[in-house]
Amino acid sequence: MSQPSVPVRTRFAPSPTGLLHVGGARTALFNWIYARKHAGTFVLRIEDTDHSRNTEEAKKVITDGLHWLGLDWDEGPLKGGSYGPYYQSERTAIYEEYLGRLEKGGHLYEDNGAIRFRSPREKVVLQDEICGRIEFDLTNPGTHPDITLRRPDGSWIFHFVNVVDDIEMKITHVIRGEDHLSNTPKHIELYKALGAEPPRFAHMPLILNRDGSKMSKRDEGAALGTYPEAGYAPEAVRNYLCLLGWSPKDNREMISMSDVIALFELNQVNRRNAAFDLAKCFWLNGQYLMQMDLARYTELAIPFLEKAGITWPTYESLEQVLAIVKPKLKLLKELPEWVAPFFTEELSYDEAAVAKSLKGSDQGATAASRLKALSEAFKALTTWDVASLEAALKETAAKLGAKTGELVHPARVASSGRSVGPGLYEMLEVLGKERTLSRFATGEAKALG
RNA sequence: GACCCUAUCGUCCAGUGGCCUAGGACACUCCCCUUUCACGGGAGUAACACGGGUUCGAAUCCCGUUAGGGUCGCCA
Repeated sequence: MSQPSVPVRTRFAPSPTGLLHVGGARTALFNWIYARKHAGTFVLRIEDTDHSRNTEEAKKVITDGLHWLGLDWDEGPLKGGSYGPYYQSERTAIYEEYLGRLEKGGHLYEDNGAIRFRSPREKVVLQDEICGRIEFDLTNPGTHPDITLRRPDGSWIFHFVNVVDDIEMKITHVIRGEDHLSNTPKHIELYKALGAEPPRFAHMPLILNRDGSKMSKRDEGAALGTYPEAGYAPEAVRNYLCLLGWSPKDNREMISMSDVIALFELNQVNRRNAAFDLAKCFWLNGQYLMQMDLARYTELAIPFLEKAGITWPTYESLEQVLAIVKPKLKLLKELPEWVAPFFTEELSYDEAAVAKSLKGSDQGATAASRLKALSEAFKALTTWDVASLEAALKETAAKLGAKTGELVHPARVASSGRSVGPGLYEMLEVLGKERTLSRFATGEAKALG
């Protein structure tokens, strides 16, 4: 790895549109990774030159999204820094000054009240960190018109303020989407006219839909804000995003951020557009959830349970339940229905499950008698744990000449109201003897009724 | 239309001239495990866009075609 001699400074410069696109999130992620790798600085700058709508809320979408992904910025909104302000709307004086410089250099002219930059009309060579060497021929004004810097009403155009801010904020590496690739030679002309050394550029491929079409805001998975509420763990989404256009090259799918930071190189980033595959993100989420330590899992779970109105007596009791439920689901959103049976006295029964496992088609009496036998066996237990529950159930099954499953299914439905759930013995252990027996009694009545 | 980028299984990646009858993962199908649902294990379907070169040898290099994407705003 070649260590840059100047301290690395990268930036993420979104405009507050009201949502953070996954493509933008990945751009932020790669900028963050690169800065962390080189012990550099990651700057967040809000490009709000042209927005009148709900900006506070829209800015919050960005900062919330980055926070959620764990991408902490070193300078920017809510944080400050010595190159601020970090909102373009507050940097007018700086832009005026830079415009003055261009004016003095004779680079500007007025066009119907707007201010334009007179291109030097040369060939511009870009040595892109990802795309390699690209030569642009800007000699023809017909195909490459002069860019506008400022509108007649005094507001600023993206190309100009973007370049000025990158100069002012001493950005060394501009890592952004490939949609800016064709704009880059114009930006380079601006740097030169301002007597500034252009930064290194790295243009990342875009993220498209599965069918190759452009991913618009409304496509599933496009807005980062939908992930937290759907029950994705930020570490899983972050991991998935790393794998979109980059690879650790050893066939790993799950990779820690510290490993990504250690292995990441800009010139290893793919040049090909990537299609977004929510199914893989979903799978990765399941992997993360399964392997996550209980404390972290509980932390992520609590908001979902609170939102569903579920309450629990103690943190320990909650952890007990989450521990047996944790290996089962892939989306935190599903948690309430799995957890509810443990923290409610009024069980809601799944009718289909009751019909199938308790009433059966013509074996209602059988299910009831089995539950009764099981209740008696359990009542006699002096220790209430997975091992003794399993032993007692199997013993009872043998006595009745029934298959294990023929006791398990009624027991499951009677104790939880559902046909799916954690392992039966784990579930009963956590439920406790008293509640188990009373639910069995209710189950018996239901089977007969 | 002009300019720019790209082109390996349906999808994400590996592959940087011989180790490739192309590897991993997701998804899908089947089997095993199993008290449900998951997990896990095993097997399978499935790709170098096409055409020319270069080379003893090409998925890998070059050219062309085709296809996809991007840019060409007084949007960012």
